[in-house]
Amino acid sequence: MTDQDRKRLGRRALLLKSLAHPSRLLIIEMLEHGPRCVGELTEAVGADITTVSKHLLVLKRAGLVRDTKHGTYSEYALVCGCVSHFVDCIESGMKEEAAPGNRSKGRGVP
Amino acid sequence: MTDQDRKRLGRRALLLKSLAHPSRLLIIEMLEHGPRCVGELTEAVGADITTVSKHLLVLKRAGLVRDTKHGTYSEYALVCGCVSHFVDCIESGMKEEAAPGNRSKGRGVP
DNA sequence: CGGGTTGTTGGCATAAAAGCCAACAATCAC
DNA sequence: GTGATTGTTGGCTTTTATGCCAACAACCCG
Repeated sequence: MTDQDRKRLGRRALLLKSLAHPSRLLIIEMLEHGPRCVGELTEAVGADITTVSKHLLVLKRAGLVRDTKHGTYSEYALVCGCVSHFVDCIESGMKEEAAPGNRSKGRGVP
Repeated sequence: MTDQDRKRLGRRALLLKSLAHPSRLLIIEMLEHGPRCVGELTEAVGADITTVSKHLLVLKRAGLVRDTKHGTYSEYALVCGCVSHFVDCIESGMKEEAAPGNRSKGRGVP
């Protein structure tokens, strides 16, 4: 494995980790319907606003959302509308039968 | 948010969490080329074999891989060949510009 | 049987994530 | 200005994840 591979895998793991929390997934789904302020998201998530604010920071650092200030309000929006789509794909993919290709490639044992 | 939503989001978070580790992503990528035994995966990951065995357990519990015993060897294979594909999608999606739809739906502030 | 190989499991130490409170900053409304 | 609203940040505790070692189980081979 090259050093570049290690970097690439690290980047992907970070991206996936930022999505891997129920509250953050809910936030993403809400933002798919349009921008929301922290208060609205907090009400939906049902946690402390400081907790939600930190979830939003995680998503921002991952490059998934962007924030804009409007007075005292912070408006958060998706950077790219395709995030939940891919999660849908992964999950629906899991319902399929085993990939046929994986049995025709020989055994994984010496 | 309904109780069913909570369940769905929890399930998805669990799935994403199981992918959100560099070593596990590497394992997934290797398995896309066909089944592998634990020893091969361990060599590629470059960690202790017990660590890799536990990573594989995480992936198995998430329903992403399946194992078959061949004598002393354990052969692991992807349950569905489409996993890395979606990770690719997410990452390439991030490189796009902001989703245009998210600015035409009004402001997220009251 | 006896020794070697291949994995798995339990246990433990360290590291990271999550969530709440308190305090603060920035803005608005009067 | 005063006070209220909206978020963010620091700090702290609790929970969870990670990774190695030791021990074990299962199998193979001579």
